[in-house]
Amino acid sequence: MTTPRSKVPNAARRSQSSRRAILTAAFDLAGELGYGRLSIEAIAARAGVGKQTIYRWWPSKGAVLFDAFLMLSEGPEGEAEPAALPDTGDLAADLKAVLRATLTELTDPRISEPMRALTIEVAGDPELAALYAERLDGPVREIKRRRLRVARESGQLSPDVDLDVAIDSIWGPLLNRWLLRTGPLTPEYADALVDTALRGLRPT
Amino acid sequence: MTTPRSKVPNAARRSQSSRRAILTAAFDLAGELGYGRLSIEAIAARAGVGKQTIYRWWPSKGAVLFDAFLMLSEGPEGEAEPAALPDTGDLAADLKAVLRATLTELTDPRISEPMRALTIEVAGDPELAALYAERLDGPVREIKRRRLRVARESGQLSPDVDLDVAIDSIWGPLLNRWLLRTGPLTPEYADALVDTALRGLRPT
Amino acid sequence: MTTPRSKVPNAARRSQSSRRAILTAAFDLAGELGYGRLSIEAIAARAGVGKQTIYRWWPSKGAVLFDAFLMLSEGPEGEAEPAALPDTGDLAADLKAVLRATLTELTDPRISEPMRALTIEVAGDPELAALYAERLDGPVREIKRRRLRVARESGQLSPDVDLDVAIDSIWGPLLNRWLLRTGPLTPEYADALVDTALRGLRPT
Amino acid sequence: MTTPRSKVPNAARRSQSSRRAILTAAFDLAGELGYGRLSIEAIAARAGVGKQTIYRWWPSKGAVLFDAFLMLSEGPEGEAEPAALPDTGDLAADLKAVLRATLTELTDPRISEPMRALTIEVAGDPELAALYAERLDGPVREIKRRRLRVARESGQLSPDVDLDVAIDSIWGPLLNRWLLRTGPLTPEYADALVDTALRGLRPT
DNA sequence: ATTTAAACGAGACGGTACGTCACGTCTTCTG
DNA sequence: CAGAAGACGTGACGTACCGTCTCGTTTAAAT
Repeated sequence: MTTPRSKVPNAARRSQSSRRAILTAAFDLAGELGYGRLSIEAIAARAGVGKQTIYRWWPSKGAVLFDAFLMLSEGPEGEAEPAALPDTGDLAADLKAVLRATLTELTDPRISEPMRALTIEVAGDPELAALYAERLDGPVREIKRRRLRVARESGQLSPDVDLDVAIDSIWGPLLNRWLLRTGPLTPEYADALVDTALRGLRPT
Repeated sequence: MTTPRSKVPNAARRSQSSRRAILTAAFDLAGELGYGRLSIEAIAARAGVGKQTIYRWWPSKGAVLFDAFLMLSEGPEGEAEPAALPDTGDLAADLKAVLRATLTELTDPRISEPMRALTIEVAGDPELAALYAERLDGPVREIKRRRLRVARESGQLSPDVDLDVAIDSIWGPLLNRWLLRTGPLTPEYADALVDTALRGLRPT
Repeated sequence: MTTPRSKVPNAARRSQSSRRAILTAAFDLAGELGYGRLSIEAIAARAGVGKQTIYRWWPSKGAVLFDAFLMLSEGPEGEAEPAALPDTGDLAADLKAVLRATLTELTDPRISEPMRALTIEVAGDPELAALYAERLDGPVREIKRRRLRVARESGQLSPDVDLDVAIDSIWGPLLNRWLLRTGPLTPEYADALVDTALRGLRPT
Repeated sequence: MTTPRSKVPNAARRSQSSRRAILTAAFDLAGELGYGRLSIEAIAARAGVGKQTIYRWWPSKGAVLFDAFLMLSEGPEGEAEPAALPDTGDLAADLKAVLRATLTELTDPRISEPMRALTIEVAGDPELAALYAERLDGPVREIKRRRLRVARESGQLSPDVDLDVAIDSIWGPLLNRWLLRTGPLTPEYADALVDTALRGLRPT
């Protein structure tokens, strides 16, 4: 049984080429112009699309950006994500590798600027934040949780560790320093964060 | 010898009453309207001030907000800051008290909304970020550093702890969760962060 | 074959109701406020229209006023103009009637103030002056020319009279006195101008 | 007995150098920028004068321009005006010479643009118009009147000619065509106006 | 010659209007 | 009927001037 709504566009007729053009344009423009100068008008123009086509399918500029990241995270061909953090048995080494990779992305403006734009939108829009928590942060966090749970079960982490506290302790400082530019993003910094956090989380 | 510049307004003639009215209006409006709806037009109207008076003295909306926080942090009467974190000898207890207090502020929209607005502006504007790092985050960070240095010297922290890494490890996760709303802000969360971080930072 | 331009708005989509509201508001406000206080902001507000809708279709405040007069001169229903000056055979009487009627208009602030505003704009803007000469003054002048040509052919005016000099000689003094308020506008003045000019233009 | 007023500045202390600088700047800027771009701000800057010095002594921008012309018409050294129109006994020739000279001025932008600016201000400001009629147009008109009165008394003009109607008939068309740019300003045009008007004014 | 009150230059101020940009809605036409 | 195109009402932007109002600083008359 379907629940018919008014004003809901028929998703079946949706143009996939327009959708992709919009998301690509949004991502690229965010990288080129930065958060402040990104406008729906510009996205529509770059994508060769009517503005209404954007407003029909997304509630806000941030939602477009959000979907652009979602598309990327699922891969251009719809393939699934890496699905898991590396697990060599050496938790510290694995996490350092992941954080250093993240740090590389956060240092490349082509990736970091769109990410910053999205982050700002999420920070300023509770509804988008909920979506973000569910669809973008959630899956990534689950992957991290999985890796840490393995480590906890193998005794590398204290059995009473709260996995979300653990995740925040490892990634939170990095994201905060990146977003607010309160310090340099060096590999050593990433390593130090991992070392500190893991020492705090391991069994006594 | 000073280097004279052109077009620099004469700060000696600046109206202090207008300045205060603008900063107060900016802070209050940020709290009432949220980041998205805060406009220079509205600040000028609320402050009973011409727009040019804002543009004469501040380069951006974020800079106004920044000064509003600066004014508050220096106290309305120009008095100095609290100057130091509590030091009862029990580092964990002291930090938990501080983080719980911060958490209370971050939970009160009258404080947290302007702070969110400022944070978003800082995140989107590198120049403002530099100012923020120097004038707002800097002094606060120095106070934190001071407390942690005492703890390090008294052997509560490992002697090779980098104080900035320590500060990020303690406060970073909290600020990140607050800004992106990726989880609830509870006293227990604050305590867990302090415990985890301190365990990671203490001598082996 | 038309030569396509960039940034030219699509006239086919133009809102006729907005156009009419703008022109009416401009004319009325010019009459109520006088030239000095007439602003595009006020016209837009009175017309219930966005400022951009004015800027999209008119290059200047004077051009709006100009179109307002054009609309009036063509009649609200698009009908053609009066088409001809009266011709009773008595040229002097006909011209005196016309000049007295003009004088009545120039004495009524509801008509004369918008006209003054338009005249000032025309005086200050060569581009607008060209438009004025072609579209407003031109047709009226042609009507006057027609009446005077008939008079010339019937021997009431000298055969070598330049019709434009004749028109200027009859109407020029009146418009100049009106615009600069250098003297009273009385029916006797109008009659004297006609008598003087016709005496100067009749065959010797 | 003097009538003391409040707020009336002491003219005795007035700086003549500032006055001259202001009037010169106003005239020159009107010639350089045209009516539309002339601002009191720019006059003050060009004259090296505080804005208040302008507002202290003149009620409006038009009044400054007015005084600039007054200063010029009285000569830089305070000498009186030419005082009289030429009188060779040949009225038509004299008037044609005068009108051709006027036409030369109206064709030179350095003179005509400030004159246009003043005329526009006069047209838009009844108070200034009264001042203009009394102090600028008045004396000039009296000179013209004088020349025409002589002609009337010598029988070159009809005894019942109204001198103001005569003046308007001769100069009005020229000024109107100049101000509204409704036709070319040629010497032939000036001659034709004089011929037509004088034919209309001579005894029957 | 010194005092002193004004006019002065400078320019910050509360405003108004400018002309532009982007918003989100809407309407029209095309594929 | 989704989409492209883009005009519309709205509102904020950042700028230019308005006319008023202090500020010191000349400067010329009255001491």
